[in-house]
Order: sequence, then C-alpha cells, then structure tokens
Amino acid sequence: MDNKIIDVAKRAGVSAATVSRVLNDSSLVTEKTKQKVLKVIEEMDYHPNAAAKHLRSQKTETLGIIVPDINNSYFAEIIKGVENTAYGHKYKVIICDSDNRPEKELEYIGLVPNRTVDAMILVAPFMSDEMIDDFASKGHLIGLVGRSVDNEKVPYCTTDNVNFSSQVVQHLIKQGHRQIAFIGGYADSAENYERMEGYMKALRDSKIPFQPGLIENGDFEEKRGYDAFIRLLDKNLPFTAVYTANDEIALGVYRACRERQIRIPEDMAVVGVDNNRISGYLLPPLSTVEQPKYAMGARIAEKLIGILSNNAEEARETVIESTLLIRGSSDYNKSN
Amino acid sequence: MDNKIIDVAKRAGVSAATVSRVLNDSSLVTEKTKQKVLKVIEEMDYHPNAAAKHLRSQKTETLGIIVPDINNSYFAEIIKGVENTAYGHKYKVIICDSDNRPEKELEYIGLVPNRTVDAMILVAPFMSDEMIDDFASKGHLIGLVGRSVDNEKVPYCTTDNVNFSSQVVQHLIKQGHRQIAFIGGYADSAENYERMEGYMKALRDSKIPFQPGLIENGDFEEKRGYDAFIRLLDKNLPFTAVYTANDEIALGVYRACRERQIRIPEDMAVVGVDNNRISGYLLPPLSTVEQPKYAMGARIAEKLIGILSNNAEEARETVIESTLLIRGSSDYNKSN
DNA sequence: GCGCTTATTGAAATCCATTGCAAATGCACC
DNA sequence: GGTGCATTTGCAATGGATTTCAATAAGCGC
Repeated sequence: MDNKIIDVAKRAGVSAATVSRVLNDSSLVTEKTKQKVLKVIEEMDYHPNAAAKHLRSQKTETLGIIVPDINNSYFAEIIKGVENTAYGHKYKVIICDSDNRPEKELEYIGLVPNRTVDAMILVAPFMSDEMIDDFASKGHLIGLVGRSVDNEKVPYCTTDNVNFSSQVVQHLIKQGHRQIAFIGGYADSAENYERMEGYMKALRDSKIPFQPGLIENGDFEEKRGYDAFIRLLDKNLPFTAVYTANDEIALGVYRACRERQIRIPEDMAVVGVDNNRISGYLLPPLSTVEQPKYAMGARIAEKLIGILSNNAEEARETVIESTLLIRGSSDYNKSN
Repeated sequence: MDNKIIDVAKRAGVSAATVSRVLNDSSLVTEKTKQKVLKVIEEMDYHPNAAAKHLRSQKTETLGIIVPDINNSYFAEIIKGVENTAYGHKYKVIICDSDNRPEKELEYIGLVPNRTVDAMILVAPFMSDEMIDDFASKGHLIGLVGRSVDNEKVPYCTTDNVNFSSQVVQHLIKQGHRQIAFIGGYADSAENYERMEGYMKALRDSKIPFQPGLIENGDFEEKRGYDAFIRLLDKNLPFTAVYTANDEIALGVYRACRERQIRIPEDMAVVGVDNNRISGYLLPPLSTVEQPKYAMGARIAEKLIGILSNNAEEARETVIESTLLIRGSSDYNKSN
C-alpha cells in the first residue's frame, strides 16, 4: 500500500540514495535534483518508514519519561518541559504512566535496552539506586529528576530540597510556631529524606527541640496525607503547624481540618510543596514551594539530547532553586 | 555493543529462527529448546531490537494520542484510560501534547503515515473534518474522542453533549433562573456546538426566550473564560446564572466574580462541565458534569486495538452518558 | 578541446528480527 | 528395521532507509 523510497526514486528518475539525501537535508544534492525529488515526494504523499530509519541509523530520536501519575500537575509540568525541549530538537517523547506500580515501571524501562527510545527519564522512580546504577552501567542512558544516583553516567536535575524545606520551617517559626509537624512522602525517597533534613536543620538553627512524634508519612498522596494528619491529631501531642512534603498531602490535611473543624491558619498553619494548580484555588490559598518543574524537565531533556548528540560534555547535575510562596494558609495577614 | 538474535542463537546452538520463535511464544518449539534458549537470553541480557521487529512485522503495537494540554485533568484522565487499556493488550502509548498549537498537532499526526504508531487518537483536535476524513481515507487509522466525523473508518467515543447540557439548563431553570448565559468553548468545535444546542433546547422546552446577547466564547480556557464573563457583565443585560462549556472557563468566572464582588451562588449561579479535580475544592464547590473521561479513553483504545487485531468488527461509535453533579455553585442549599 | 579537480550520483552492503518453505528429526506402528 | 506422518528446526528472503565507496558528471584553466 505505502510507497517506498525506491518508488519515489524511480518516479523522480534518481536513485534511492539521492532521495534519502534529500530527506535528510544532505548538502550533497543539487538544488535542482532536490526540488525535483521534493515535488515527487509531495505528489506521492510519501512518508519514510520510521522503523527502517531507526534500524539503519541506530537511533530513534525519541526520549521516554516515566512518571507515577500524569494526572498530577507536578509531573505534568515536568513532562511539558521535556516535551517542549524535545520538540525543539526534533525529538519525540514517549510518556509512560506507571500508575504508581513498580512492575509497570520495570516494564517501561525496558524500552531503553530494546531501543524503542534513546534515553529514559525517570521521575521519582520506585527503582533502587542499585538497579539504576546497574542499568546505566550496561550502557543504557537514563536521566533523573528530583533524585540522584552515584554513577557518573547518570545526569540528573533536582531542586534544593534541604534549603527550601529549611526556609519553609523558618517561615513557620517566624510566624510564632514552635510545635511544627512534618508529613513526609515515600519514606525511603531521596526527596523525602532531604526535605526532612531541611526541616530538622531549621529546628536546630532555632534551637527548637525535635519531636519524633510530630513526624508522619503521607506517601505524596491526598488520602495518605489525610490519614497521616489524623494520626498526628490523635496522638494528643500539641502542634500548631504542619509542613507537608507536597501539596497533595496538604489537600488531605485540608479535608481533615474541615471535618474536625480546625481553622486554617488560625488553629493550624499548613505549608506544602509543588504549587499544584489547585493550591492557589483553595480557601485559604495554600502556602507552598514553587518548584521549577518545567525547568527541570527542560533541563534534563537538554542534557540527554546533548549526550546523544555527542555535544560538548555538559555538567552531570543541575540544581535549580525553588521559591517559597507564602499564602493564606500560613500567614494570617494574607488569609483573605 | 548489543547482542543480536544471531549471537543468542549461536550460543544456544540453534538457529536465529528458533530464537525468534521462542521470543514470540510460538508453539513450534519444544519445551526443552525453549528453556535452553530462554536461559541463554537471560545470561546474555538480550533484548530484541524494536526497530527491526517493527520493520519486519509492519506494526509497532503502539498507539498515539494527541491532546491540547496534558496538564489538564480532563485530558489526563482520558490518557489514563487509553494507557491502561493499551497496557493490558501489550500496546504502548505515545502521548503528544500539542500545547494548543495547530502546527504541532499536524506534526504529530505524521506519526501515523510514517508508521511510528499503528493508530492515533485525537482529542479535541484543531483539525478540520475534511482533513480528518482525508487522512482516514488514505488508510490511516485514527480514533476520535469527544467528536465525530462522517467517515465509516473513523471510530469515535463521545458523551451525550446535547442531553447533559439540556439537563444543566433545566436544573438552573428549576432553581428559578430565567436569564441564563452560556460561555462556550472553541466556536467551531462539535462539542461546543452540541452543548449550545442542549442549552437552546432546554430554553425552548421551558418557553424561555433565547437572548443572543447572553452567549459568549471562552475557548475552554480560564483566561478566555474570565474575559468572556467580563464582556457579559459589561453588556448590562441582566442574568443570574451562567453555564460554561467546561470547568476551566468556570474558573475564570469565579475569578471575575471575586474581583467584582459577585457572590456565588447568591448573585450568580455557575455550572461547568468536566468535573476537573479543582472543581470540588473551590468555594463554593462547582456544580459540573462528570464526564466519563477515563471510560472514553479506554473505549476508544479498545476499539482501535480491536481493529488492528482484525477482531470482530466493533460498533464504530460509542456514546457514554455523563452525570450532573449539583454542588454549591448552583444550589444554595448545598452551598456550605 | 583536453586534462584535472571537485561536486553529484548510484550500486550495494548494512541494520536485525520474522516467516514461508524445505529439510530433518522424532515417533508410532507394522 | 522400515515406512509414514507429525513435529521441530533451519535456510534464506524480506521489510525500507542509510551510507560508504566508486563512478560519473560538471567546471575550470589553458
């Protein structure tokens, strides 16, 4: 059914090689032949077969990106950064939604060794450092967002988790809070660990004793955040503010507060992380940390494409700064 | 660097053909040979080259889906439906974010003729009916969500736009409203046309005169929705309720109302469409129409994969019902 | 118009897995 | 053991574009 390069060649009275050169903008063809070939391509509505091209050239000009849930604006924004950058370099992007299932993540990572994609971007993967390291050592190109791994071959892009977390807690302290709870994400993720570290650092700096009872886990999800907050309340350990590892968890906190008639920010200050689209629409608007989501995606894509093009070696890591957005949920003056 | 099928074959003492059969679960291999080959594959960490496979088999087992913006939960949910269904059939999904740019959409649709994907799903495309028709007539498989086109070869999945729109307006009428404005999406989209039709039908049924001045366009975007609502207000044509073609537009209405001190629902009832994640978190929560987003995605993917597998012919179209969610923005009793 | 250099073009090998067809092996039964 | 049939296996062709290398054409100076 479809036309092949040889069909175009015959009709244009040239060889397949010449057509190929025209398709790839080679400088080895006369303008005249080029126009002639282009005209035939147009007439025949010819489209080069991607599989054949990939097979011969040993590259697909495609990046993959695995996220736990594309219906979460944190990931969606990162994807947008990747996508737009890729588009600018004529790369395509395969987006893989692992649906928070580790086995799906494993399946998708297989797209690298089987050469469906030239490189894979992992965002907040379940995969262990060892697995990632191992994988990269086999010569598979992967990039990380929001995480790093001890392997020279794995570029990554993160934010200054420790730093902004410490700023968040300092802000709460400045607002007069002394008992500040922390609801983290996945217990063993690097992001979570660093955010926790920032939290502790701020307490230390202000000589506020650390209370292990004020730490809970929320798995970055609304529902788990809700549960975690309820657990905190039921401990009868007093606290007046809570810092949550992301906005989803904060949403859970909002829900719990409404149910238990706890006023935000009067009775409970809340600060999240991510600046999800929803955060600004809540009442009161949620204080949060604006993550450079788009920029991180753009950056890692740039790096990977650079590596694939053998461009001047880029720095392996990039840390992009985040900014604190103080809104009504943690500052009474902005509350309305 | 990478191993090829022939390397595996040699090491296992069989032919490439046999290895291929093992890889494809052919019944033509003894259990014994199969185990031997699988062992070698494992040992060598062999991964069949996707491009070669695609080239030879003339299919990629990949679907594409083009959406205007993946950072919009309406589209994200559809994608999830597609993705999960595809995953269940061992299909992959390439997600294309056209970023609301027609030229990007055109570029992405090219993935079908060049055989990067076996079929493409279009959600709310800018493309004209003629272009889609033309494309399909050339033998390219495409599926539509939220739209249809007069071509036997193009399966689609939509909701009952006319019906639910009419229900929305009936609901507003029942609440006592007589001057009801409508802010539509893209003026020439089928979705928009049908929603408008439902709006008119409800007015007709209740013998309420139609006022052209109460119609404006919001392009399905928050900002455009805001602008449209402001235009409505500035006409000095009285109205007490507004039906917006989607929740994004309603968000714009909320913003305008806050600025102009218009109370929802006391001074202005608002109903949107889509049940975006945000809607339920607004104050008052936004009345809206729950669209079967996930189901539509799942359905169209099922259809396309069915066609690609030559399975029993499926019905070309599916219409899935939507349900009205009445919340505080249009019903004072639920307002709190 | 001739010889030489340089710019274009073409022939053929290559990328790697799949599959129709033929060959070989295995098995049952006489 | 031999014959016949059913299973397994292998050979070789195939899918379609790219690219090296050799061949040809064009361009230039004299």
